[in-house]
Amino acid sequence: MDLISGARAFVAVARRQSFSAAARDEQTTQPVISRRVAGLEAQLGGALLERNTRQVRLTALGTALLEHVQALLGAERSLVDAAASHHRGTVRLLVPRDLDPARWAALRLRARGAGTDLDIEEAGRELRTLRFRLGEADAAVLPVETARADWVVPLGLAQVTDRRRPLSLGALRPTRALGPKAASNLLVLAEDASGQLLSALRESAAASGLAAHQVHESPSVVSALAGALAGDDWILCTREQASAWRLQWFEVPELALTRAYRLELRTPDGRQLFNPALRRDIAAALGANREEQP
Amino acid sequence: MDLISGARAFVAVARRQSFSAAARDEQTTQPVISRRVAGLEAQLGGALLERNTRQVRLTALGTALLEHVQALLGAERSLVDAAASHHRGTVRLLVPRDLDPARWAALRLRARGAGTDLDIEEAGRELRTLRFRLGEADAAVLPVETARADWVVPLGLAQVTDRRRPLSLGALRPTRALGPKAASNLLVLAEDASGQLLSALRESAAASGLAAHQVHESPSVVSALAGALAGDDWILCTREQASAWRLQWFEVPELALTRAYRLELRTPDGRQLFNPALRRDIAAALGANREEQP
DNA sequence: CCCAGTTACGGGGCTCGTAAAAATA
DNA sequence: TATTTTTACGAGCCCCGTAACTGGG
Repeated sequence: MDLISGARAFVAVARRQSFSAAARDEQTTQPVISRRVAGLEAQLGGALLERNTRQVRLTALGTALLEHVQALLGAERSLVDAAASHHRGTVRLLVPRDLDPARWAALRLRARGAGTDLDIEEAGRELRTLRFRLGEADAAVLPVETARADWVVPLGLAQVTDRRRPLSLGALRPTRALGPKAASNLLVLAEDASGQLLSALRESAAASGLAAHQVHESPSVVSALAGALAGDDWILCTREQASAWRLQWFEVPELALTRAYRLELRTPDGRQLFNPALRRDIAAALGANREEQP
Repeated sequence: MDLISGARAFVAVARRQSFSAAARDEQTTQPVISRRVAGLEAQLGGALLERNTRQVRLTALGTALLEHVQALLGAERSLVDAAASHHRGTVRLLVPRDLDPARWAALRLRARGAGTDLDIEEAGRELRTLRFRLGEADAAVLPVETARADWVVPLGLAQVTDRRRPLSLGALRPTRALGPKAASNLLVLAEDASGQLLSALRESAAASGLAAHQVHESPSVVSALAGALAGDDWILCTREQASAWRLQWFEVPELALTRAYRLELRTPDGRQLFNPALRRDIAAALGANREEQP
């Protein structure tokens, strides 16, 4: 019995809660699904599904193993995808979310001009690191400590405001007149919400007299923008992001926070593809002024 | 053609650089290996191996895909292992390295007394997190921020010394009499070598007048102990580790560094296994004084 | 010419789809 | 009883091992 066929059948049945529906999904007949699942169960030494004629449910073993089986199918998909992309000469690059798509499109165009199909995919910080490690991409722009960075992007605070003077953290202090409801929050985007940055930020905030709850992670750009467009909250972001979102951006010297990125490559032969011109495009997309000198 | 059979054959040939040797390893005949590799190559759309009658070498595609194929086999192994351990009622726990093995043995014994076979495996900080996420263990003692921690272990500095007075960082300042060669180094073990801790430590060290190069990561406990036993270097470690290694341990108030751990569980039904008694054993193994109150 | 990998070939096992049986609400 | 899964069964395919073939050093 083919383990992978069994795995596909099992996952399909678990998803649809039905052998018949799974058979339709898998383009085969229902007895085949039944036998494949039975074969997988035999190999794993126990029932994965509890079948009544009315409903199908996962057993304890099935619950425990479902994600392992999905991981196996993920590894298979990853292998086949890698082979296909190698065949097409495609290089898969993982980049941060919430940056200017046009910049990434420009990067893709320049790579195509150099004869390479660069497949750019946006992903969150954690997922980018994980997926690159799992081999689902050939290259990734990953957060690193400043010393190892290829690009360093300064962060500031952005809001819709008519303020002209420089901004300092103290200006976000809650005032009695406004009341606790109207306190300005300092919103950290998912891309920056690492423990290290958050703790550093909370420390600076506390030193400037801000309350602990004023600094918090924003679940999405949309929710963050809601507060910033209303003139209530301040978003921690780059100058380019603020500009794209039509916000005023202020450097805050007390913060001195940055995003530090490095281009990580799976194989060393990607070095020739990512030449200085492409790296400048990446810098532009990230909002970095210049490339770091290693 | 079975993808996994092909994968096993390919990896075996790549390892042994020979179809015949791979056939012996895989307990089958050489033509079978040949066909399985050919089948995998057909599925992936290109040659993985370059065969001369004298030598076998990886092609570019083979090089690019080898680790993906190994990942696939790893996922299969992981699935089968998880099924087997579930069947035996085994719970697999990943714990930090370089702690007292006897403490972990005591934990294992207590779990066995409660009717559970607890399979304890030591692994480095990064690998522990990665392997737990990949589902290669049911539970893991992972580093987290202090606020979420189940256990917090204070760190101090240890060395062979006859010093009786309290230690301060300034005592490690290089003196002209000793010369640059004889400067005391502050060694950080792999378990603590996170960017966050290292940067905090370097900052404290600089504030006490230490040179930047005096703080560095130690590749292994053995190499760290060589310096500490000679009375030259100071190891950053817990009181229990210092005691096991026959070193004198000093709390350094200027540092206030800790290891903060949390027991992460794959399935919520592990909560009843890891009762307060087992958690106390884990605390003892980690060198924590007491369990944190969440 | 030798050695290692590939191809040929007959046998057997395994999986397939159709159809009938079984099981449960 | 009705619906869904399992089992039965013949057909065909695919994989296996043995043995002959091929090709490079």
